[in-house]
Amino acid sequence: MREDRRQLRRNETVREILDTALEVMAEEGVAGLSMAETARRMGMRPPSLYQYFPSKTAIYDALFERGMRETVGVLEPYRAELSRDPRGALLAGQQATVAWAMAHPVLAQLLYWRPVPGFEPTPRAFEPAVRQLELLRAALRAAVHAGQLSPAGADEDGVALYTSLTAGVISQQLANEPSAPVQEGRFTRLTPTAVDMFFHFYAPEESESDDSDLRGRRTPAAD
Amino acid sequence: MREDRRQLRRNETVREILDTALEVMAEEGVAGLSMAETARRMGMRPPSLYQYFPSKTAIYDALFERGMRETVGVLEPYRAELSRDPRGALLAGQQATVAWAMAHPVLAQLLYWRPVPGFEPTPRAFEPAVRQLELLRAALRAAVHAGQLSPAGADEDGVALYTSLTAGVISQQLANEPSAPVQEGRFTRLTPTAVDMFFHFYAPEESESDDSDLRGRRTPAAD
DNA sequence: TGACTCTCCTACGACCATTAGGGTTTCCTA
DNA sequence: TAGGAAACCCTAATGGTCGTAGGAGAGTCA
Repeated sequence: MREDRRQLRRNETVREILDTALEVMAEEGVAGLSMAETARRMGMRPPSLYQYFPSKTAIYDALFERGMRETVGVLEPYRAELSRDPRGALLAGQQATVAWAMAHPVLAQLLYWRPVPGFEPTPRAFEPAVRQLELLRAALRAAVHAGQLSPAGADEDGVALYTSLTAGVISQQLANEPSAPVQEGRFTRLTPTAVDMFFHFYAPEESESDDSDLRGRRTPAAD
Repeated sequence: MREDRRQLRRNETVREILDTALEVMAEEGVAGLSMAETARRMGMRPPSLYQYFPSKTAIYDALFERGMRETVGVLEPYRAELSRDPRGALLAGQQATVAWAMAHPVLAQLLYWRPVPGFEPTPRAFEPAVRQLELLRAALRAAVHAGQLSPAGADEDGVALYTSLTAGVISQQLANEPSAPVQEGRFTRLTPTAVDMFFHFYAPEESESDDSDLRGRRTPAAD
């Protein structure tokens, strides 16, 4: 309990730096982050920031990790649902992910694009992304197990295709209509349709229950 | 024929500036373009560039327009095919687009992402994009007309979903595996699968010809 | 109280985009 | 062929950036 107080204060400052950096990026663009401006808003001189981060890249990395953690955290509530209705859980998770991305466009750009010249996330910052991918794979496998998806839907290609759908919807919305509400966005509102499309394509081989009315109005609790 | 010679030389220089800027961006990242570095590589002093472009943003805009023109031009060869086999033409066009994007990652990032803080394309630079969208819409309508696609596949949502597929595959590949060959890229190699998925989802209502073997090995001349 | 550490500072070097204004080359015209 | 204008490229300077070096003052411990 000796230097807890100092450490506490330090962590507090680190958090404040990241928050302020996010603010700056929200106004100036992701690649427009400025150490000087960040410091200025905190009532500091720019060099003082280097007590907390060795470089601007390190700030990007910390923000990347924070974004990854948040975006994985968003999926947490739907893990329970996985055992009962994997497809429903996947749709809910997808909508939550898209909604989070539109609510945090700066972090989303950092995660889904590669907008900053010198920056590539360190393995440490990337680790949550690996977990997220494993979570998705598990969810798809659960859907296979539940007879909602053909086995091919959970193999490497299926996973890649699913993530492409996610990235595509988010990318298009961010690039073309960044400030539209999720429900109204020309692309984000198609999230349930995209999930339908995926499940329709990877429908199980022999099935007499739900194979004919898939094109219709799915996604009951979507809007 | 008065100032043709001067004008010619001037256009030549403009082209050289854009080419050099592309080189710089390829090395330093899209947002890492530097007027000074560009000038240096041309054996010029930085201020001289302002004889040709009023600002760095103007260079981005010119490159955006060039990229748009190129990416639309890539589709030109497949317009003829549209009347015979719209679906085949769409697939071929999609593969050509993805291949172009991977061959020109810098321009692709400029088109599909929004990596440069102050920059948004002017309407003039954006005009080819409008034409491209109309071309896609026409192609999808042709597929509807040919009985390869349900009408819903060519309406606003269908078009948006299709572009999301394109953007998704390209984004994921650029962000995660930028230097992989198109045929091997974890995402780009799924281009035919993605098109299949789209057509499968928007399959025409009543059809006795090709509805059962869609999941199988489509895309004959793909790899 | 003395020593140590943490935090913030000023000063600096090297880069950047952009503007102002001057000299030289190139080309057209009289 | 000579004059003149336009095009082109330059130097110099402003005000911004990231990042380093090194010093001053405050908080914390023995």
